[in-house]
Amino acid sequence: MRATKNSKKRDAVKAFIMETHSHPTADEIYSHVKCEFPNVSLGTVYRNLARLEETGEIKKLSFTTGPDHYDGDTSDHYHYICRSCGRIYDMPAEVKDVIMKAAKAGAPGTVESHDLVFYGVCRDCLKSTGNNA
Amino acid sequence: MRATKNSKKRDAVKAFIMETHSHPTADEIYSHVKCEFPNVSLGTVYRNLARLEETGEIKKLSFTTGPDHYDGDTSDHYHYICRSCGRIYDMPAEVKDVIMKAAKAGAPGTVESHDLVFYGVCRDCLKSTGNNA
DNA sequence: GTCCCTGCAAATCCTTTGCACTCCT
DNA sequence: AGGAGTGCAAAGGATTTGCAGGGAC
Repeated sequence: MRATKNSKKRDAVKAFIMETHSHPTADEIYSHVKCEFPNVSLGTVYRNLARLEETGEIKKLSFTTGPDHYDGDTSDHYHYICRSCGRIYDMPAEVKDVIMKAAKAGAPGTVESHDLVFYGVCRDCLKSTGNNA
Repeated sequence: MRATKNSKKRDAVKAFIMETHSHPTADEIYSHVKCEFPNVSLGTVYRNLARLEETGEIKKLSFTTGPDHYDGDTSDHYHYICRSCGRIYDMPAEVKDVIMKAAKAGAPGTVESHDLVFYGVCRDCLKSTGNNA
């Protein structure tokens, strides 16, 4: 395992992901960290995100469209994506037990993790206009 | 809605996705269609994949790494990805009812669809070497 | 003939990487 | 000093797009 030195930039990246619940993209994280460290580079953000994901401190979320998002909440939970506004919401992990049981029955090998993603239109979007932007 | 004309290329793209169970990538589809139509272009494959997905004839699968895959089986089922060999397996949809019930309870809006993806190491890989390629 | 479909190549988007330099220990 | 961290910019992979020509109706 490679030695890890202190890094203000990495701390800033992690701090932002931890404090926000917005599941930011690399670019959003970059913009934010840039306020505190105007000379930070996007490459550094990506490198630190990769490192933080490796160590399990954050989770990377990939969807069918657009860039990856990052989540500082590594506890069991799922995600809901509004296909109108694109916002990502957290969903409780209630179904985890059932899913793992089903996995044991049907999986062609070991199951180490899984992702459950819901797609729909959130109440805010249904309420505000009734149409999809 | 735009009119749709007959297209040999699109038929070939669709036929291949329908007949294979390998969840091919755009590039794999391109390679295959190129056998029958040597002058087909990758852009055309992507355009036709997008069209077929729009009409619901096929499904696009995105994962945390690598290119998108396409699935001709649009029935309810989930996917298992071996993180050793990268193969994608189908998993039965047994848990769908539970998931939809949980979704109704916890979702911040309507739920129109969802994706459940499992990650692990398949038996083939566990068996053959015990290590990850 | 009209409009869709296609080939080609350039462009775009997102992400990774090489290299030289800086900072931490 | 020595190696990890960084900025910058170029490279990279995947996908999309503009445009002109070809094909279906």
